[in-house]
Amino acid sequence: MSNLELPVIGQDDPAACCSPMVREPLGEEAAVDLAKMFKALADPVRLRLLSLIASHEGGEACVCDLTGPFDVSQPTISHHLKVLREAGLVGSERRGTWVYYWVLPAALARLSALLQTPDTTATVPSGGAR
Amino acid sequence: MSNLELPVIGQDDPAACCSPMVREPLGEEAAVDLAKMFKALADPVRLRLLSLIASHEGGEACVCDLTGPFDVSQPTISHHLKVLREAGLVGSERRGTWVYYWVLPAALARLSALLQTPDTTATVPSGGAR
DNA sequence: TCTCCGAATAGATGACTGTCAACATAGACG
DNA sequence: CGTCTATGTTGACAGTCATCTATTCGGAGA
Repeated sequence: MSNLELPVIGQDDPAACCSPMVREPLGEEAAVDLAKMFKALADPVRLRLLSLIASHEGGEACVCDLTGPFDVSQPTISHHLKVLREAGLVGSERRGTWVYYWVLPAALARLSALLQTPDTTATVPSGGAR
Repeated sequence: MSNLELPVIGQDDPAACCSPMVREPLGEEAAVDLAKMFKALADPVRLRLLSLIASHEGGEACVCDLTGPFDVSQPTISHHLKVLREAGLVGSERRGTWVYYWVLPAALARLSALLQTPDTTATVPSGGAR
């Protein structure tokens, strides 16, 4: 019957989070949800923040470590961290004077799996350039 | 004449494009470049468009196949396709009356690799200790 | 308690984005 | 050649975003 094979992914199916988008069309709700996460990544400062946090010693970094490498003000960094946090990409905790941030690997893994192509490991951009 | 036909992305370091961001901090230029691609993905309509194209029979789809499932007008679809094309995520070609779009797997693979976490792939060779 | 410092919030502003209606263009078919 | 259909482009408008300055909050230490 109709509930057998849904042509869309999304909904409450746990597999919805991990199936590559090249396999089957994305559902509307899933697309809205995923777009929020990609939107959080769609800023150079946030991308660098995320990689700075992830690659920092111990897998976490305090804000004081993050404001230095950027040309923007501290409130702006704080704002970007809030965006990353609300997108579910990082976690944070206050420990005494400083606030520490760390990456939530599951969220990155979900997006990574979504973008995976069947021939990721076999395909090289050859001649396709037009 | 450019003998080297490698589509260089970002810097001259080939590893800059494919190394997971959790390994080492992203450079500023690479972050700007990558943010453009994520920005192209940061819209529900474009995400669904991409998955529709990728999962379509033959790996490509004409615009006439893409305007149906959405509530937005055809010019808006055309606009989103242009964004995806300029981000280097899809290619397009006119064949008679219709224009066909297809996904460029290398671009998706690049982003997928960037988001990969050590936990995601249990195939971390030896560099786990940090 | 008072003061200092790290971090978050509030409000404002300029820039960008998504969307549509209207128009332009490219090819097919009589 | 003329017309119809399928796409792309332009211009305009509303909404959102990134960034700043000024202020507030939370904890540490004298």
